[in-house]
Amino acid sequence: MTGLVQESKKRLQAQGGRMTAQRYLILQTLEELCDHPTAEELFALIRERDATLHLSTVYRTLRWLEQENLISARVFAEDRRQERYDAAYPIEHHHFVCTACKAVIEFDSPLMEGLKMEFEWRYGARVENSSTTLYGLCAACKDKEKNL
Amino acid sequence: MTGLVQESKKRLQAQGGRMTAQRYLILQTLEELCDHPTAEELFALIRERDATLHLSTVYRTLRWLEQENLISARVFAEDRRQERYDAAYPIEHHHFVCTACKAVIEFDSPLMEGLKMEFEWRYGARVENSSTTLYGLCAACKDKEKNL
DNA sequence: TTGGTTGCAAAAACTTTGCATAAAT
DNA sequence: ATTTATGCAAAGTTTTTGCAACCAA
Repeated sequence: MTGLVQESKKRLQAQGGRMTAQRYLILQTLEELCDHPTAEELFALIRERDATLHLSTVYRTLRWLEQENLISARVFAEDRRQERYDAAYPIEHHHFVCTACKAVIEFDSPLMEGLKMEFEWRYGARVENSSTTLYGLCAACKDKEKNL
Repeated sequence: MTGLVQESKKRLQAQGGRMTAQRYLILQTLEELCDHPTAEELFALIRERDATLHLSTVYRTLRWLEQENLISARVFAEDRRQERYDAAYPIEHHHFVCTACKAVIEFDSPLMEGLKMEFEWRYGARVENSSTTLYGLCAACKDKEKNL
């Protein structure tokens, strides 16, 4: 898959949407960012380049992207209320959040597929999606703790 | 571990707290409920028995319980913003949410332990906690879909 | 030119907080 | 008698929406 900007352009075209300067900035920023920003964080970042951008536009774009399955939103236990957006493409992956430094590590594991299959088998259900978040101390913070 | 009411009573005693009628109702309802209610849902339910109860009291009690590790809160992707409270004791377990009928099934699997260990090993981290939610169709809704 | 988009302001949705009063110990 | 907890109202936080002006196609 190509970048977020390219893909969005294509889809906008297909559905009679428009590539505005604002959308472009949001998409670009999201694409560059190797992070899981909240809407506010994203907004603050882009604001430096376009002082007229409005927060509601950020939200609207984020929702559109989510609906298009180009990003996904999740709430980490840390920040109770704010959603964080996953710039990455929707190749299913999961997250580890360091409770000390707040770093987020993305990961995937075949065990997750196993988990889904096991559930389907045990409950006769169909699992279409999954989201797991691990919480703990990253390597660096774990070491720091040891040297107290 | 004993029930939520008993355990709470014990802890309140230990820390100079008080078992009020409101708390009692909330705890009892939470204990009986095999569900993952939102604060509002819980409130509505108890309201039938005590018309004077205030929503803020529900929130306060819920927060206290969470702090005491007697319940845990999570946001399912379904209802964007509301937290759902896990009446169950904090034996780690995970959730499946049916995207059709919204039923929630709790489950656990040794694979989750494996996942955590694998992550620790790969990243040198320490995993203390985890939360996974599976989304899909429960057996009943899967069947219903087939008969369309 | 036209219909999708934006900025703005206002509302909505959810949760928390300050304070006077009520109630548990 | 104390001191914690409650009800109430008001504020806080995060996200959504209606609408006139604007701008990409």
